[in-house]
Amino acid sequence: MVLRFAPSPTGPLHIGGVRTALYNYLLARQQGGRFILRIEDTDQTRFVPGAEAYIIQSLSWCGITFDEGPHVGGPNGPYRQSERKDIYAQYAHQLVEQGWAYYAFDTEEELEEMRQRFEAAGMVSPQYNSITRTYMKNSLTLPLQEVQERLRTQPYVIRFLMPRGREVRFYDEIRGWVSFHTKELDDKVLLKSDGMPTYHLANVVDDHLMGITHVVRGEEWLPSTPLHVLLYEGFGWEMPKFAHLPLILRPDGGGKLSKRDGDRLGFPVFPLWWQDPSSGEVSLGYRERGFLPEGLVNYLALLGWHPSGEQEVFTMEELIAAFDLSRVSKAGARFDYEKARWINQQHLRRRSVADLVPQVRVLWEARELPPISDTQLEALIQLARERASTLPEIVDAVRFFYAPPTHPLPETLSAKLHSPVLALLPTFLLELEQVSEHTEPIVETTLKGWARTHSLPLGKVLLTLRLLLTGEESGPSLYAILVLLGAAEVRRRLQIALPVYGVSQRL
RNA sequence: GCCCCGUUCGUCUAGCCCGGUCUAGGACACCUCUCUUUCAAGGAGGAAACAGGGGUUCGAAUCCCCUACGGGGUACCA
Repeated sequence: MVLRFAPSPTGPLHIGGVRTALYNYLLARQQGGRFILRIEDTDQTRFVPGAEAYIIQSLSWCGITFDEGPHVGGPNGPYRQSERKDIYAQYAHQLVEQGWAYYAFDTEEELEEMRQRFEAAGMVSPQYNSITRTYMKNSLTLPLQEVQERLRTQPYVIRFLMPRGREVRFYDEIRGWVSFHTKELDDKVLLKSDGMPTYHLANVVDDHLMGITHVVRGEEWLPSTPLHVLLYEGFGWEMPKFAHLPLILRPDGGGKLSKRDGDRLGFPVFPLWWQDPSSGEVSLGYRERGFLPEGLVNYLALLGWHPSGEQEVFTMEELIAAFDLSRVSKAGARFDYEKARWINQQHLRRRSVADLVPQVRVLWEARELPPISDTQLEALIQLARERASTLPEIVDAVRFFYAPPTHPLPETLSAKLHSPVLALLPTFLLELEQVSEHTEPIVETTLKGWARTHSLPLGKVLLTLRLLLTGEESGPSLYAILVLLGAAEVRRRLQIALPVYGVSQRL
């Protein structure tokens, strides 16, 4: 089994592309096959510098690796279509010789004129086909001598000669039998006037030359598959199996997911950070938004595919074992960021705390928070992880640690302070400082004991203390907060806070 | 317009190929209760769908047809 992922380097790879690559990868690894990266850069006008490197880095971050490709080499190279130009020209001419294609000399203006003429005559979207081609300048209509003259002196394209009156049937591994009639198809350009092939030619030639056995690609290719089938026939090559994946749709409204939807709805559509080279505009990716690669991969795997059981959280290894093309859905799938977050949360919990330390540290330092030891960071992560779906949320959840509140608190919060607790708090501080060992159980016992001796309701005690220390009314366990802050810091914060609320007793 | 593909809870989907076991299952989100100092997390429960219409059949979410709706394609873009 040989599979490939064949993106075009016209910009950053978006998550739809990541999913296509993932499904191909899963299949290749499951079957012990090979996985090839091929860069389809045949449109020179749309080339975006950096896009190829971005694609490789993104997939690598996701854990998707290739056996062959421009970055790793291999026996079937080169892996950039722009470097294979001569190969395609040779095959295109072969098709002409065998009567499957022809030369066309029409200029852009002539093409446009033809379209307008036929539109005026009532055709909705005129194509270059068995009817219109007879009115155009090509090797089918021009005398042989003129054709040879033009071939020598002017630019030309090679068009596929769409046969008449045929039904093209092919089996799609996801959709079953699909058929098209050739009368609906046009004479697609195979070789452009700049000598580069179009997608259709390059794709078929490369898939054959590279020994691709399964073509797994997006549904947008379904309508051009009959052309590809005919090309295989023209060349006399064995066809690969085809599987067309459902598209990823926008969370609301209609159409497929686009970068704009992400910007508008507040979620990333790219795996990694990307800066548009022409506009300079920066887009954050899933990595920057604090997703774990296995979280993104797991969610994407589930968008359009469903395992036979009810398991939803998968590692890459498990996905490789469970994936099955026949269980891929036919209908487009709406993107759901909430579910992606949930899946990521599941993976966040499966990681060991020690594993997360370096990643959280990066965020910690990026926010220019005070220096912190690994041990302390581990304790904070332990505490925050349960209430976070992404990495940055871990840092957010321990604000109390690095961002002392400013007093007085906003009215809505200060109203919740309990005066009797306020007044007696200095005595608790003394008790806390007497504690032999600062661990959660001991601190908890101390605080509860203190509340009992002073007949203070525990709920009020905890809320008041939490508000004074953190400025928030909810968050991690207050006992854990007390331990992490340490008696000295608790004293410091209370010394600042208490006087503000009228407790003047010296501390 | 035309061609192709599709259509089960708000969303991702199971079930459909091989009609009865489907009073349609799971998950996210939502609601309620529970645990808890709080917020999460956890536990328990709830609300929520076979697009519509015709067939075929003793029986249809499952098979057939039509309609509607959605998506894709219709470039010297991929």
